[in-house]
Amino acid sequence: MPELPEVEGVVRDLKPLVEGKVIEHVLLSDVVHMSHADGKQTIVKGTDLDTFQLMVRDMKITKVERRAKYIFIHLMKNEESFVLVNHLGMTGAWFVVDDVTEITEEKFRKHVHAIFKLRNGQLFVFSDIRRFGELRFIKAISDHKPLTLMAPEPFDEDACDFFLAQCKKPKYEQKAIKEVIMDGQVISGCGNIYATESLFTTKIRPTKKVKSISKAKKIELFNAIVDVLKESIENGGSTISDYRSVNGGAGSMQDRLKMYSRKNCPVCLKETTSVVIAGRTSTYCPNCQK
DNA sequence: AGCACGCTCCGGGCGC
DNA sequence: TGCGCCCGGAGCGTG
Repeated sequence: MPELPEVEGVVRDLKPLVEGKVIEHVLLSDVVHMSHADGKQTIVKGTDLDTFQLMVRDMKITKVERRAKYIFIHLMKNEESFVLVNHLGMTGAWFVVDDVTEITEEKFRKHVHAIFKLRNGQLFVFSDIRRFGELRFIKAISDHKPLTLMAPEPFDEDACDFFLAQCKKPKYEQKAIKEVIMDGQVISGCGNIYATESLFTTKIRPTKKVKSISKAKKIELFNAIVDVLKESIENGGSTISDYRSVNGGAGSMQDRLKMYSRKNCPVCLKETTSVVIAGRTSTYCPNCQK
């Protein structure tokens, strides 16, 4: 499950491999073609496949950038700029190879859905086992509304104040804190893993209502989120189930997680509890988190 | 208009 | 071995 740190790792790996390269053309899998023929928008969103394939042709990749859990692949042709927006979904992964057979893990190799042939001969490959990922070709970020509604980057100066302001809105203050910190319009890039961790380190029960948490405690929580995201970036992200960095690379943050998918609390050793909040499994220590 | 809710996309992995 | 069910980011349609 790639969250901000994992996406950051992918972007750091991709930059030296694809920035400055030119896309000759893109090939899409039979599955993508069949799904689109069936009226679905599997992986390629917002345009039909012909348009997508036509538009990326001969585009130069000028810059690869992370924003929240999105990867923005900035493109340029004839002095005109565009953005290829990518989301890894649950199981998306990028590979830069000379041949698809270099993708050694079968489950990624057999779910290759987009192959961008680069002018240097290499293949820039998007694989996605569950097809929750996204490739969206747009002129500018402002052309896709959800992207304009995202909270600031958590490392930005104004991010904490933005979080506090959002918490005061009626629609958020009645909700469980965990649901709110995982909302991309409140904090960017915090998913289940890092929400679970930060709530544990600040001893807040994930079900606690936003309005019943003091401002000081909210700031403490925000800082804990920033800290755990940074720690994870430094450790290459958490490699859990289907997350891979570029070319199948792994991180080691999963070994440092204190609460996520734990059966016992590492502090008091009591059994942890799991509840479902907004459809997501939320693990906490009933003894340490109040 | 703005919000809440449910649905959808899917295959791997698990329990039985 | 095989079947059925569960899981989950995020956008979107509905009420």
